[in-house]
Amino acid sequence: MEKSPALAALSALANETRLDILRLLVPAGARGLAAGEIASTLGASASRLSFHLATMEEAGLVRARREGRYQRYSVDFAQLGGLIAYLTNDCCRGHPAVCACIAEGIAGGAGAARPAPAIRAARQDRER
Amino acid sequence: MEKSPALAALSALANETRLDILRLLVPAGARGLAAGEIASTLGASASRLSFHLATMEEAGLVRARREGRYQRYSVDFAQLGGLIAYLTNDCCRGHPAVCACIAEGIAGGAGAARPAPAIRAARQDRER
DNA sequence: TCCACTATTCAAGAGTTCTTGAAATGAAAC
DNA sequence: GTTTCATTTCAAGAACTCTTGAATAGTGGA
Repeated sequence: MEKSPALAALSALANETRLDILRLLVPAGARGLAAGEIASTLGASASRLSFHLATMEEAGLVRARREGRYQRYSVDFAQLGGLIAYLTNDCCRGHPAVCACIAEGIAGGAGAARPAPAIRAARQDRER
Repeated sequence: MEKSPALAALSALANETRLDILRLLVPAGARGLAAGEIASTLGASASRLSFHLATMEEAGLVRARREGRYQRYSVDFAQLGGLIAYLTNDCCRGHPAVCACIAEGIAGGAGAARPAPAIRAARQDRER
């Protein structure tokens, strides 16, 4: 990822409502959620949600797709992964301390029920 | 990392000048750089730099330490790693697609000369 | 066709962030 | 002690972001 889209993605995430939207959309996977479902879950007005979803779509973090009278939004996982890769790699140049912290956080087990391959490998490496 | 410091860190990174500061400070490691060095490298005024460095320090991304008449700033790698771990793990719940993208970016070799253990492990996992 | 439903756009206003240059602070050198 | 250098603080203004509510635009069902 280049600097400018990374900056757009960071700006898009630097907002509580939008971070909440992301956290809601991630478990919804490729199917995503309708704008209205997101709005009611977060207790936000339709126009407010629309504003934030447009910001996230502009930044490439989510995609919209019409399904009947619903507009479904889903996370663009490639873009999200690209942002994290940019931070880890291009920005922090794979600094050992940063990578150790990532592995640490993963081993702490805050989130994933079934960690992805890269995560499992990192954990094994740490425990060796 | 909790949501609120993560949000502060994301806001701190969501600005071109501050992203430039980070990219400058990362290779400088623990020693860091004096405020004036950063300012002259980026071609920004002292007061402007001071504003952005204060924002980053507030967010926990950098630390300041006086050395004679110079104020040296260095990256808090633990905090930075914590942010990336938050995004990867707590926020994206270790989603396979996201992790694959991170590994992809790393394998592309944009940055690190000597990848950290977690990174090496991820790469090996991918190539298996 | 008309109505109900879902979502976006628009304009106004409040709030926040960023930049600028001048003044103040802090630390070393003379 | 005065001067010089490095940095921060302050106040003002410009620019941007966010929220609100009303108006508009699509879509499907009666």
